[in-house]
Amino acid sequence: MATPSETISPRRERTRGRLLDAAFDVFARHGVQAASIEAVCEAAGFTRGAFYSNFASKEELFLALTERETRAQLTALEAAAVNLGPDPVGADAPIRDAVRCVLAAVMPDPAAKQSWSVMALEFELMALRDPQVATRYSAQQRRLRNELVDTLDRLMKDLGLRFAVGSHDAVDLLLGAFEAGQRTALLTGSDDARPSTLIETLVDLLVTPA
Amino acid sequence: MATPSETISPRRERTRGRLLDAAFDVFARHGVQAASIEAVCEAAGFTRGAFYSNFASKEELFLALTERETRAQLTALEAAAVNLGPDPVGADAPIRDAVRCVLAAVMPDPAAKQSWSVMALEFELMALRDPQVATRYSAQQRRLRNELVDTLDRLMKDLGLRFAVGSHDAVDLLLGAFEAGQRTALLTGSDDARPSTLIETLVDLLVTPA
DNA sequence: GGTTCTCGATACATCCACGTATCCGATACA
DNA sequence: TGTATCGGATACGTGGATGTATCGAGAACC
Repeated sequence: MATPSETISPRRERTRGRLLDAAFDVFARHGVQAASIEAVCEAAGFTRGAFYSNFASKEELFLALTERETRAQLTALEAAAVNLGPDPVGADAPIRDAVRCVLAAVMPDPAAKQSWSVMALEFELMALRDPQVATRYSAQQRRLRNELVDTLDRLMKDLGLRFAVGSHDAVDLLLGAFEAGQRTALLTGSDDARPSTLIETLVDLLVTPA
Repeated sequence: MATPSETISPRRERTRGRLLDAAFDVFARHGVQAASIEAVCEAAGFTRGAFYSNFASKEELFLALTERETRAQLTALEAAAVNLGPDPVGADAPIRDAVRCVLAAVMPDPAAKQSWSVMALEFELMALRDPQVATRYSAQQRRLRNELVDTLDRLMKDLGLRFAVGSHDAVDLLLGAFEAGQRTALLTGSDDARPSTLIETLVDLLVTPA
């Protein structure tokens, strides 16, 4: 994938990485729109000159960041799927645990959880405003969602269960409930570790014996 | 409600109204963060002087706007409830129609639909960042949501149906699915009039005969 | 009809972020 | 070790948004 013969120097690679890390932090703290390029550079220990030598604009940075995050989520998802496949979790409420596990894979770090769900919101917003960004962004999202569908399908089959609705709809509903729950949790300030009971309610509705 | 003896001159009232209208427009078009106060004033046909004589900051404007909108949505909701109460819609798929009708009441204008769902996102974001805004904003949202719960409860009772889960959870799920569907619709560019089939799928899951 | 006060307009000073053009040190390569 | 290129730093000019202090017209009130 990506441009084949376009070799990137390791030095450049590192500074790009540090800039992305810093961007994640600063975006999470101050918001994507509100965050100045300067602030990102400062957090990364660089000057604006370095930034403009690596990215053309904040949009480019934004897309590179989501690219990296989506990629990380995809690999995390695959790893989780491998772990779940052969030997399902507890026998108690296997689906709940499994779903929770899969969701945790996509959104692992509880500290980053908050930052990420807020940033995801903002990313979506940027995409909603800029059609050019929208196409790239929604492609990324689609990939992630499809992967989720596949993983859950396989998981359900392994567990001898099935969704009451199409798996695409199921995933859409799950994601919607997940995000909604997380946001209201953030708003009300309740820092529950669990992704709200809403998901589990929905899972009970969605999952039926095969 | 509000400050009792603090009389507001009719003149002031009008300019405030025009500023709010303009803010709705400009916010929808350019985004809340991106929109400059100046732009709002220009759209309203005023100068910045007028603005600062009516609002202390953009946050104040924002809160006044959401206040007005939620109020409007609440009254629309009540009106819809009255219409639905005595004589349910079609006999075909009464719940679907009813739910769609209620949702349409909360989010009526198809043209404003897009603007509003984007703005709602952005509002939530502002609230997520500013704790002071969050308390006021989430109070508004809670009011609206509770009203929705009541309306749907009454509606279901009238139709001889019931939710498979608690009505609060049901409303949360419905709202989540609604927003998620709307946003993905916006992202993919499909300008469906219907609020996506996701809602109907969910309604079928949620609603059972009493 | 005159006086007062309200409210929006005008003008000003400030600040901050942006993007670019240029420079200089370090690294790679011979 | 000498040289050329790469990549980040420095410095500059610019534009736009903010908030405030002041002014003047017109409405309200007697």
